[in-house]
Amino acid sequence: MSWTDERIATLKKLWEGGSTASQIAEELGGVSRNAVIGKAHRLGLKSRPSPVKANDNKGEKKKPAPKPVVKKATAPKPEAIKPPEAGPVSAPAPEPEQHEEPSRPKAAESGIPSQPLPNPSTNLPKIVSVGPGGFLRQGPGDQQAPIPPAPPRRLVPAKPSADIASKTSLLELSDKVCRWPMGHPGEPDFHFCGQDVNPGFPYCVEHCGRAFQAQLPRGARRPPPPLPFGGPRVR
DNA sequence: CCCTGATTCGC
DNA sequence: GCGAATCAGG
Repeated sequence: MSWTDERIATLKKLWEGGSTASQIAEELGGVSRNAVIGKAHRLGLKSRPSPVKANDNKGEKKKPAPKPVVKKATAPKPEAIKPPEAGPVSAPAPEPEQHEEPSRPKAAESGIPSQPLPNPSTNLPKIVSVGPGGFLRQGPGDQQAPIPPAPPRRLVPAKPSADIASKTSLLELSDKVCRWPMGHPGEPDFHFCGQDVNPGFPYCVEHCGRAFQAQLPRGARRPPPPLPFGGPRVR
């Protein structure tokens, strides 16, 4: 695969849109995560929260070691022979470690306190009783946070096994129905749009707009596609 | 372990 | 210019 203008545009869009390199690589197809990252850097667009970049030395510290990584089977790697140097006359005695904290009171910090502290404000019992089915009844004013917030970082098969009987399958394609693919090939619910085609085109009116917009002049492109589009493939 | 992005360097 | 290999933090 080569980096065509289209693919580069997609890369930029997704990269700046916050997609991970892996997701972009899958969306583009035919390229690895490394390829995406490498290309992104070559394009100048870098940055973005990197797990290994949080280092920000304010006052000069350490890290003057550039690290001359030389892997590959290029050099036979002579492996320097360590001269015996000075004999074992007087080995520098290891600094005796000073244990600043020889002992630590663990009673108050570990596990369940033997005696519940009578906290006036949060002393309400959390579990009033156990209802049928095993669910825990809660007292008023002790409701838990409604919904677990965090949305999944990676998109998952979202559609377990919906009824695809009504979806347009590959065998049902004809000159009269929109051939726009919905989802990704290989996924259980992969199907085609199936709407009436825009006469003269293989797609319906709506998807003609999607299918041919990429052909518009550079400046005239519209950026509508509501990401995450169909979502990355999940394998 | 998994994930992430950054970097290097042979091609 | 490309990207696998590698590094390194979360």
